[in-house]
Amino acid sequence: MEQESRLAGTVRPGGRTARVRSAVLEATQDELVKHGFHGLSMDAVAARAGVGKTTVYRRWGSAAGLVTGLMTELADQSASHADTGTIEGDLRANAAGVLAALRDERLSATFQAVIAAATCDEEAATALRAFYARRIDEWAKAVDLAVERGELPAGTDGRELIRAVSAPLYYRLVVTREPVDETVATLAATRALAAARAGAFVGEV
Amino acid sequence: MEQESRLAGTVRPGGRTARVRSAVLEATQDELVKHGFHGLSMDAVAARAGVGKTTVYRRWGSAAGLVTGLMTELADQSASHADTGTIEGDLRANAAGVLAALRDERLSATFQAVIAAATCDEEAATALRAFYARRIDEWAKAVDLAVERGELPAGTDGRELIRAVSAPLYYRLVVTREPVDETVATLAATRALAAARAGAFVGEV
DNA sequence: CCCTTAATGGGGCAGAGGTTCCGTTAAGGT
DNA sequence: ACCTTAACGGAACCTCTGCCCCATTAAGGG
Repeated sequence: MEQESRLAGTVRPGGRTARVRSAVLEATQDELVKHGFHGLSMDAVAARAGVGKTTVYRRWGSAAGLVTGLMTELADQSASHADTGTIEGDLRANAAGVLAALRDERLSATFQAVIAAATCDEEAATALRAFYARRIDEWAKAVDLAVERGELPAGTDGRELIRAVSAPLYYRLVVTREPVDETVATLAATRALAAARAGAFVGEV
Repeated sequence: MEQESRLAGTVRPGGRTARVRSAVLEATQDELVKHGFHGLSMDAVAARAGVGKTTVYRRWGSAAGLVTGLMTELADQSASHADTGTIEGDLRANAAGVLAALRDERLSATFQAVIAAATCDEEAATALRAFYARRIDEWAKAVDLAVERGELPAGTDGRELIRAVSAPLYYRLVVTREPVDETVATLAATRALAAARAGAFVGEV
């Protein structure tokens, strides 16, 4: 009759519980930087966080659960879109933000871990989708404003344009594993914008 | 004095050895489709291939070694670029080829596994880089021909243009985990081409 | 300040997965 | 056809991860 006790950490989330949470997530990132997702063990995370491994298991369940937790946390911290006054400035700001994230070794390791986890864990995949859906929706607003200002053709698909700016950066990082630097970021923004001005992002579907 | 015995399978590669190799690689793909890279065990692969797990361990060494072997095999099978007569046709053919690969569940699982493996294994990362470097170089020739025909501005960076066509597809598959279909493929080619015609791929670096 | 109980942590067990040993099979040369 | 030995396969070994039991600690409400 009694419902299963809900997830640990939800009834008394203050003090110790909060400290354990941040210690574990920090430790997870450190381990990811060192060994990647494939080498992530609950044991090592618990030891590094100075926490009992029982606790890690109980609250996160698995390695995939840990990186899903990290991704969920990042989703809550995601910043709002830039508003530099021109769509070129905004897209460059977007590209620069992605670049900064991918160059930060802890963030980069986290993204790559979630990507790896998502290939075999549905919750991780859902967290990934949610993170990017939110981020893309947020930045698409900058495109909508540019359309209103008359900088871009009416009907330009903001979400697709934002995807087009990020895609080359992630493609290089994750797929071809080529270096990702300022030049790549700037060119990504420039090229996406050129296509948008040519009307290639009008006429969705 | 005697050099370490070189990798098993190189001295007598015919008959049994070749059969074992293909059985194991086939089994690896099957397992990847089912469980992803994180769930790939040498044990399960050996059992499915009908081979002793000692053999799998000796020849491939680890799960990362297995997927690296798969990627190397794919690199040797990569097809040459299309030549439809127009750059638009060639880029669409390229996008369609990528789409077909990403929609094939065994190929898709293999790519995603190598991507996951590359985050913590240098050999897998090298195999990935080699595969895409080869593929991109091959297809860049189609762009060079288009430039010669006068279809695209002189100085257009063929490798970058080819990357720009693939990037949105991989981005959706791997990063945002959104669906990848014919529309996405066609749009990727169209948009990259629009930017190229606007000269956004001229002036490398 | 005290009480209830959510949440943690140590210790320990079971089982999966990787590693090694050594006998058996068959590739490839003569 | 025969011989050498590369390569394979069965089975035991062993580490390490995942999971549970129960005593201990400290949130958070009164």
